[in-house]
Amino acid sequence: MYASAVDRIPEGVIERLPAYLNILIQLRTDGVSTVSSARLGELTGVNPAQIRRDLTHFGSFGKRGVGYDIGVLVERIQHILGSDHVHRFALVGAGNLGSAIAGYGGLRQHGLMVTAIFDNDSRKIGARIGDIVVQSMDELEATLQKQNIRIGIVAVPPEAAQTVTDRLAAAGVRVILNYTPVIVRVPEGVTLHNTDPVQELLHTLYYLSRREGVAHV
Amino acid sequence: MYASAVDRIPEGVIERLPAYLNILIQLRTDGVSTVSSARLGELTGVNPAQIRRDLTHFGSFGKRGVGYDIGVLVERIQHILGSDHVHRFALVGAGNLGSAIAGYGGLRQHGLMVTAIFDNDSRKIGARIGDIVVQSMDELEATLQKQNIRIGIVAVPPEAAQTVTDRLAAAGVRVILNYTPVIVRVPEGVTLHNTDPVQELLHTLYYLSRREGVAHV
DNA sequence: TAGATTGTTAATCGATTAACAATC
DNA sequence: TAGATTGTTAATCGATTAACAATC
Repeated sequence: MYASAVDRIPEGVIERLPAYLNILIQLRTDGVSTVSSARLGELTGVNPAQIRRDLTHFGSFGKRGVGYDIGVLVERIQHILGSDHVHRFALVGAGNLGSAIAGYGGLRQHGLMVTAIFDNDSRKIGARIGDIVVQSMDELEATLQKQNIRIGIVAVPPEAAQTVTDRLAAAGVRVILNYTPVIVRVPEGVTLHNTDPVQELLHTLYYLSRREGVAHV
Repeated sequence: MYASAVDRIPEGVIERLPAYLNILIQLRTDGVSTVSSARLGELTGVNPAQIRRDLTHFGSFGKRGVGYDIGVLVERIQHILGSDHVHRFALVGAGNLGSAIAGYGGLRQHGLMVTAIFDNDSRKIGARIGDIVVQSMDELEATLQKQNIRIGIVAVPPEAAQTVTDRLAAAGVRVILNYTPVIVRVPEGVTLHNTDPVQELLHTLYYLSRREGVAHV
């Protein structure tokens, strides 16, 4: 089979690709040029057979007896994920969480750029976070359209989550990352990803009481 | 079978419990007293059969023909997760991300309390985040021991991640949440949970190019 | 060639879902 | 009693892993 004969790729595969990419980029920085699935498995904690199987969903990128050329594999994964070109995204909520996201180092490397930040707190509007000036919520639709933004991050207080989500979706955003604990609804055709830090914390508590050894979660 | 005949609980189950809890608490706040697996499934996006099956791992908490008493179920899940009592935790890194975590509203409700914050930036040491005074890294071991802290959150720059992790583990921390993109190693008996915001962003990019409809991730 | 490691098939494992008898 | 919904078993589905022939 040859590349991009993409059938139905399991969620799990897509979730692991960024982990591979992360390690591969590190290796490349260290000057390593080739890696075997065994070694990559060691570094990511993923079974080598699974790594090979994951990759075959998209083609065959390795050399038998040799391994994978890191440069090639990085490019391929970036292409699969779409991180081989720039993505602008909008951040709603300029609080601590929003600032943390906007200031995150690793973004650039993956072509991810916050190019618009919105807040409804007049003390924040006009301030800068990095290079970006915080705009009023009133400008959300216009700015998103002008910049043709497809990705939105919701980092607002819970009570505003659904409203903000609705506005982002209506303004043409296709992927929404929800950093609030609220279960928000999105229209058909919009991909929603929820990250609730508290829920993550909670679930790890379980391993505190029952100490069934190491659980790398 | 009766409660806590706990065999081997699948990861997935433990990950879904906080989601159930979240909704159940909301329902309770709204004054609802009973919920069926069907309704809970609607609200969480989880298959009702799965909810019932998940719960039977821990006992049988419902009434046939009626559903689940929300108060009872909340208590049971809190007990399973261990969020029925207070957990102190330590936060290393008092930047934006750290501040966001420490300031998170929903924590209290689940008995989660940041009681120690550390940073090595002298401009931050002595400052307050909420009620907590930021301490020097030098005090980490002593404070952790004094407070008997079991959970640590790593929200420092990548280059410090492994060192901080090592120190937390050595100081008796049993659960470590790593908010850096670095793959850190933990000793036997320590549970590690990684959350890399950038990796999450990356994996959602995939759904931007291929628009295979709605993927609630 | 001998050794290594992929790509891929087949076997295993586990998790999800459907179905339904038990029972409130 | 009739209706609803659980708890649980059995069927399905999919993902993980092992194994190995292909081949660098």
